[in-house]
Amino acid sequence: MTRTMGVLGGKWKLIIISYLTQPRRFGQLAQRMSLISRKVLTEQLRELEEDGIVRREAFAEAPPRVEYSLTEYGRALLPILEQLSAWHSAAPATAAVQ
Amino acid sequence: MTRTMGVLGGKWKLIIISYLTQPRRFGQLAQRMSLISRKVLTEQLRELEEDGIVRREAFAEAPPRVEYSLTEYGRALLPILEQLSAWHSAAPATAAVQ
DNA sequence: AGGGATAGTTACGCAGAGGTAACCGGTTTA
DNA sequence: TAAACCGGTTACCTCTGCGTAACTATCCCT
Repeated sequence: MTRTMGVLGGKWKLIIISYLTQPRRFGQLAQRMSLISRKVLTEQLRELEEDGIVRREAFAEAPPRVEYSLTEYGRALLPILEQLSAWHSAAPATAAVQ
Repeated sequence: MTRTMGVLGGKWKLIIISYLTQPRRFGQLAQRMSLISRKVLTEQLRELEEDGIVRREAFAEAPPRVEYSLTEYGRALLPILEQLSAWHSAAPATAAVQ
């Protein structure tokens, strides 16, 4: 568990992953997650890539195009994240009020 | 997803929850998670309590006894955490090498 | 009377996570 | 010729998460 948190620890990582249900360009990600700065978005994507969760594909075009997608391993996280979301939206009233 | 991260964001919270498969006293938790300071442990437990995930029961004894346990809502997280652990231990070789 | 056990709280300080703003390089478009 | 597009990178600064250490209250035991 502690190690799992090491890989998914950044407060943005699970959010980034949940946006990668399909391949997306860097600009698309930055636009949809306007709360995260470009710098941090780049950093987290690099780390996810190192951990084998995300695949980065750069096309030698102009203007540049870079697509991010989930690896097999990363895709395996999606159903778990859905369960997490479902869990959270099922919060009992006493907690939801807070 | 963003909100879910708000609730489970602290890097210790999921770890704390995974230790609460059964009711535990504060001292037990502090002992098992020696890497987390007592101060932060208290803070995170309070937040988990506010979010309806953890129940805190203080006994009017001396020396004081306080037991923490998961609510129904919190207990529903356990199977999901197990899946997360399983996912991580199934990391492909390319990622595991890093 | 003094010490130990439990479950904290408080004050203080630091490191690192994250934000902001400016800049870059190659190519197309006006 | 200049500007726009895209995907960054870099320097700098701020803020917050977390750690350490000291302190507290209550009761029991010696």
